[in-house]
Amino acid sequence: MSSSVKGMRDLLGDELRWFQRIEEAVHRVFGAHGYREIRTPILEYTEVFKRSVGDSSDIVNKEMYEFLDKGNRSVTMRPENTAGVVRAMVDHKLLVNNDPQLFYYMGPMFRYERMQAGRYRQFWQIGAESFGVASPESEAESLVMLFDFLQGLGLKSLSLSLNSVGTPESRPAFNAAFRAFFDARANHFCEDCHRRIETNPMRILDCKNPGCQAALEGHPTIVEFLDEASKAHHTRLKELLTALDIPFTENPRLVRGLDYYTRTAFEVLSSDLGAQSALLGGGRYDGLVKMLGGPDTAAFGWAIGLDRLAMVLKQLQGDAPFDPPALLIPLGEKASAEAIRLAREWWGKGLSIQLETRGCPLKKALQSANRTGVKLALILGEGELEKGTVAVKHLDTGEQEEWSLEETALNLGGKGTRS
RNA sequence: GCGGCUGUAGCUCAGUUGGUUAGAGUGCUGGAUUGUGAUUCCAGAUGUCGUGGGUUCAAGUCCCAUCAGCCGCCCCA
Repeated sequence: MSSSVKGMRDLLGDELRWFQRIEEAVHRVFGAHGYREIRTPILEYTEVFKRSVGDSSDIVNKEMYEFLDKGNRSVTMRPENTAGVVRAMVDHKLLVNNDPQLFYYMGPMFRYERMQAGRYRQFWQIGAESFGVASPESEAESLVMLFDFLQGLGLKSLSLSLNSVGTPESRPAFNAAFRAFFDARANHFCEDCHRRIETNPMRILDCKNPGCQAALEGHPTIVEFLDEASKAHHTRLKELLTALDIPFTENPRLVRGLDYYTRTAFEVLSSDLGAQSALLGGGRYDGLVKMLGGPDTAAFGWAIGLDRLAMVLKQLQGDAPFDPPALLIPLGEKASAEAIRLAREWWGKGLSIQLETRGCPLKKALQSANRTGVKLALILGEGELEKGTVAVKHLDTGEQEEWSLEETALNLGGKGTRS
């Protein structure tokens, strides 16, 4: 019966309330860390993604919303936002003098995929990217921000899965060793892995096939073939995380699906997401800026699935807290004129007031109020008008009392509400 | 891209081996005298049976196609 485009949904009600709550925390926490927001276009030239995400990745191969515009240029609705942010850094020449540049973003991404629990064709991501700093300290800082953000939302037991995927320089050594390991037991690996050994051997490590996982027992790890600098980097990051009380587990088989990562790679999974267990992922991508035409710049970043985060929070905490405005119900012509004036005065003081403007009988007004979740009805009739009061009905308990106008402003004051 | 399940009132669903006018609960609308909801009582309305074909005297029920949703694979957020 749905008539929205497949995989794209309307956000409203409780789900939207969780989104808003998360977004508010993003601005507050990330802003406090000195990250600034960036909003890049939803549409980029297809080339931007092909060059950054990688031609061999599934995203580019089969998941992009890609089409020709009227000028016959190939454009793509962003499947992720790191590429767009890097493109913006390059365009605005923000990286020319090597100052650190810290940015965060939030917004819809698009991937043409088969739908499933926690997976949509239009989904939202929150991400943070830091440019111009190569140190493990910058990664620790970014991860602290991430964990403070998530813990602030009430997620306590998170497991960070950590690995180093090395550098383009260190990878040949690993690939050679891994190839020898693979060839010695090649018949135990699946068809896909035989393809991967030619295109991207690392990706065999996270093949989901149980047979392949078993065959990987005792495999050479990327970490043991790291160059000295990368090895020191990896060790230092682990020391920092330990000192900062950020729990992590080393996962030598963790490899990310995007081609641009170097050195640090990580993921956080959640058991509350069904098969779509990845809540967030990220890592270092020191080569990407140069690849997109900018100066050789170190970079580190990650992205969280907002839809999935909201889903986890709902599972853990139920409905998002909601404080609906009080409903002001005037009775009669005289009262309804006064109600608008009075509400305006209260709005000016920052109160949250919804006006019943239908001029309907009180019974009907209360029925609607009850249905729409109003908690407090302020009834303004002839009698109240003369006395300068309102009849205040608490819809959850049924109790009713009478407040002066001053009392009302005082009692409702400062309560921030949103739908 | 591949596989499994599902689609009947706003919502949750029932509907026999095909058989006459398609049902329940909830919700909705109106009423139980004036300015009091949610609870109670009375009355009422509700449907392209996802869509399009086919088989049949007869299809919500069987067949095919298609669309959508859920779940899984791949991959990811």
